[in-house]
Amino acid sequence: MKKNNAFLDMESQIKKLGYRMTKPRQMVFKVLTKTTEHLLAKEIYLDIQKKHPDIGLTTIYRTLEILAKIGLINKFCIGDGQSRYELGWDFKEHHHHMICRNCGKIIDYKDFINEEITFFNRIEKFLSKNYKFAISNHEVFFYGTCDSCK
Amino acid sequence: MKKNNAFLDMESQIKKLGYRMTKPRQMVFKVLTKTTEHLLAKEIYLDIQKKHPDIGLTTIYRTLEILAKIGLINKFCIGDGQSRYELGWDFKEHHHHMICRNCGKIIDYKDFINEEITFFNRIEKFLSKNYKFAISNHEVFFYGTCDSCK
DNA sequence: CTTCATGCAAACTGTTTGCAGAGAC
DNA sequence: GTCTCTGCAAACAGTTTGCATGAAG
Repeated sequence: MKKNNAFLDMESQIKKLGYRMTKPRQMVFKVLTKTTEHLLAKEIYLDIQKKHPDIGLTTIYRTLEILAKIGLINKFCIGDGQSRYELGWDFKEHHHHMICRNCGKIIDYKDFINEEITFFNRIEKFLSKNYKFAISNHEVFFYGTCDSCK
Repeated sequence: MKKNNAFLDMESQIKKLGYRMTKPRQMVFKVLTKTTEHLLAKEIYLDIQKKHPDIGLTTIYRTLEILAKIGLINKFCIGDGQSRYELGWDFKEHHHHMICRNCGKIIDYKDFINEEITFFNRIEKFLSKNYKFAISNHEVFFYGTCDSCK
């Protein structure tokens, strides 16, 4: 997690790919650097609204799409029809998610990650070859019931 | 995979929980037993329409929700805002998914499953205890580019 | 000064809900 | 006969698009 130069990385990444650096893009990225949550587009929008009421929800969506395409952020879904966003893999330690089927709470965990990486590297190599599939990343979800919902 | 008695299982499962056995419910389940694909609600609807034009899309959604709650089918999403459905774990061998980020193609794989189960059982035990989380199942997704999209 | 990014309103899409009639048990 | 299930139409929510204006480089 190289948080110090996250913004520099972001700016150079954005410009390198021909995109322009604008306030909405800075803000969306900034919101995601300041939380460990997995935010909805609307939540990011509402947060930004507080200080920048001039930035619209449409722009948030367009920005999230670009940032996700570049890989600066991760987009994922837990099955409720909404997309959630978190900081990209380059800025956050490798981790996975536990999801409560009842309240939708998401818990990050990083336990066993080293073992997991070793194991998945082996699988990836095999799958890539056997299914002629170029694997870029993987995700693990555990589903169940969280403590307060039991 | 006990396909022979899948329908018996389904019927008893449904009735045991106080639901009624109806044609739409039979049909939805049947469509999913007859494919290895991961169908959208609309695809299931269109398939059923061919022989039963009287069954509506709303009913498909309501049926899918019930069957998923009971565990007769699995619901999952790959990030395009739509839900996909496949036969439940009891009727299908344990497997996971590779998803092409370009065309959305989904490939099932069952390789390394035994090793994986051993590994994940250990993780589950640890996570359950440490995060006070009752884990019911897990999912693994590999993302990348499929052969024909390369 | 050119080109890309933005905001607004309107469109779109998958899914859900209200309600009266039909069907399961 | 009771109570659940269904189909239809309408509502809903998240997301996307068209277009004229504004800002980045």
